Amino acid sequence: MADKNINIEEEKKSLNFIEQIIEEDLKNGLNKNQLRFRFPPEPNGYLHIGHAASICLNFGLGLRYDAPVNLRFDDTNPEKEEQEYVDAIKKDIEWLGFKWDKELYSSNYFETLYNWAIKLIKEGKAYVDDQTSEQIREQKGTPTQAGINSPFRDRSVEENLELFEKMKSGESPEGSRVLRAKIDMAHPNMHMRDPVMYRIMHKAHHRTGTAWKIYPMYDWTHGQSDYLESISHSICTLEFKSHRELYDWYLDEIRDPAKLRPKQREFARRNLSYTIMSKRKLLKLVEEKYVSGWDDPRMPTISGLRRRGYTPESIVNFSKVSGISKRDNVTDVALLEHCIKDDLNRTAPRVMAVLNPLKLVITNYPDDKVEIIDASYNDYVENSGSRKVPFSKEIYIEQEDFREEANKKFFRLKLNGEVRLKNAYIIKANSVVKDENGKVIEVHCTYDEDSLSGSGTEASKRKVKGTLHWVSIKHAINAEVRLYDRLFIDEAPDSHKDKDFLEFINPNSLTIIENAFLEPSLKDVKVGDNFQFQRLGYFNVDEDSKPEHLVFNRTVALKDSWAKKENKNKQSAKPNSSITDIMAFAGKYIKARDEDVRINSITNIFELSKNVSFESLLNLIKSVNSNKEYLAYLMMLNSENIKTDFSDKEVFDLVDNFIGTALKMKNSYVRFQAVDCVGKYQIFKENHIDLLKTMAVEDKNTHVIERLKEFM
RNA sequence: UGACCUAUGGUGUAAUGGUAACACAGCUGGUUUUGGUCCAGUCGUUCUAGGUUCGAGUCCUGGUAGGUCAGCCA
Repeated sequence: MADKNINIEEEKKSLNFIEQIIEEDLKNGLNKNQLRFRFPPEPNGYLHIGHAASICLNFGLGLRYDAPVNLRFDDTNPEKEEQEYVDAIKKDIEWLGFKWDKELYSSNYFETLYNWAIKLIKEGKAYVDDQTSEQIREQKGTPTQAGINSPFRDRSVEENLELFEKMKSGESPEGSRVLRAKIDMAHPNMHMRDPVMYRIMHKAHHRTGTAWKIYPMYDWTHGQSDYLESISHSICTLEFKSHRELYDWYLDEIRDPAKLRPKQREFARRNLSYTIMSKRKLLKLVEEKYVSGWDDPRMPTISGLRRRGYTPESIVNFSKVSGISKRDNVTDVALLEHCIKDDLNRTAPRVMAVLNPLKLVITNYPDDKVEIIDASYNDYVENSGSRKVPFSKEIYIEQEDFREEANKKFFRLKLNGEVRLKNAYIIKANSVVKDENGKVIEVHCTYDEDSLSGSGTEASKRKVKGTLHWVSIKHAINAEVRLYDRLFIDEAPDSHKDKDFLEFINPNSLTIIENAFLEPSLKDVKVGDNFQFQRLGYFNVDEDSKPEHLVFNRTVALKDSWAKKENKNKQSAKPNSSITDIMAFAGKYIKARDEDVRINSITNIFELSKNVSFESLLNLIKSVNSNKEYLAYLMMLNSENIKTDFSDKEVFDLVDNFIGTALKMKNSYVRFQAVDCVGKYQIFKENHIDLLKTMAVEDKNTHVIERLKEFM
């Protein structure tokens, strides 16, 4: 009984803030069958993992409340929109497993929108403006400054009607006029300063052809489309928050009060670490051939993830565990990777493949003998089936799995050491054959004949610490294997105001292994099939794959505690593990609101600087790119514990440039440390003297000003 | 010098005025014919200062930090 209560309690999952709004509306009299949602992509690019958040939210709401969800293409700009994208978007949504109620297009409503525009003109609430876009921009003012009225603002209704007709008929050239709503040029919300409703474009539209010479703007289209479709909740991302006032204004002008009034609500777009989400930037990666296409397995697009081997379930689950909110976020890509590993761990068959082969000869195994071993696809899942794996005298193992000498932490094969071959025998390494460079090219072993896996003998039950995967050389089949790493080396490549995201491209994001060796059971795989290559990772069959030339993508590697441990040992051999700690303290410093925490952080950083050489600091400065890094490196320069030497011109320029940028940073702690640095090393004063003088008067931060006064 | 939005572990989200919770990542151990999986343990003054209240992560005020807004893009 108690257990049951706990279960019920667990079922009662907490609501996200959108669901709370809906529950509130329901409580206030909205009928449940009035609920209706929409997903409104613009067909000018491919869907990415950020869109998946919106898709899962909207379609998830539809599922939760048993309400219809429309797929509406927001196609009001014929310049950038294409059928190719419409098709790709539909495919992605279907692949994710969602079903839309109606497939609709904003362009379906062009006629209605036009008639409503006429109505607004007749009511004196819209006017034709003959000015250029530059003139309109100048009159618009700024966020802190009111705009001024257009000289065409008070044209007569008749004149407006006549000119709008000329716009529509094609008589007015492109860009010569626009239709604007007459609201308020002094409105604090920029979107309310007489927004453009229609522009002239003599372009063919992918749906309406050349029927229209004028096209409505987003704001004049979106809310009206929601209204026409009786959408109850129109959910979009946060940057549209300030559009909401206009959304509501337009709605009030055209709506029948008896009908449902759609409600726009906004949530924060989802960012993923080590990648970008901007459609424009993704397009650039495609067009400039940094990747092979929108579906390159390194792309954060749905099609890229699909090709990489991600399952729809894993992506939907990722959206679920990520949740939604209204704050800026960068979700760790490790969470996405966890979701696909979690799914594939349960479903992917385990097989053996050797990527970097090392020949291993079992000297006491008969030359021509072949044993066919029945190997389970998954030792830990019942009824997962099995396949036949041939075993013979000569096999390949992974180069990494053998060392001539190693300490006892190395569980793999070493000379005179024993290891289990997965599903087969226990072997012992006796000798090696080397090439002229001294590289091991062959390992000679003996096997324990009684130790065959699953044979039930005492010998087969012996515990040996390591187990290796392998393939029989004469039975192996070849394949190309593509290993992917993150596309960017920075956690948030497009968050740096002064640096282009392309600077952070990872030059080693793709490694191709032309000739990997697979067990023969993989001969007849189909495109898209997922496998675990035992001990290596999850792989799927790429669409480039053909029966005579198999191609696999590594979806994600298995967690590798051994590699991690080894790397750590290597790192700690160097004194520079202090850098990691310094970065942590710098992070704390920025986040801290408490002076004690800050003092503590900076004391620690100064102390840790003792372990850092000036050379390694210079290397770090070369690739500085975040507030935290600027702060840390400046503090290290200021610490007295690093022996600096700026006599080399190149070194001077590097640091001078670094300080110059830091002085202009938005973060006041960074500026303060930069100023402090100039105070300490006065040789950097000269190049920035004008800036420093300005800062001494008008810097926002009083500490910065005070410090400047000490030496200026 | 504007308006609006946001602030909870390293990261992402819960807690709907009443014991700060879950997941990921990290770290320590254990199990293991995958150094995988699994299991156990571990990591926080809820940005800050006031106020309201028996009680505040939550409400109010000020501050601080970050974000959004000046396309005839969406």
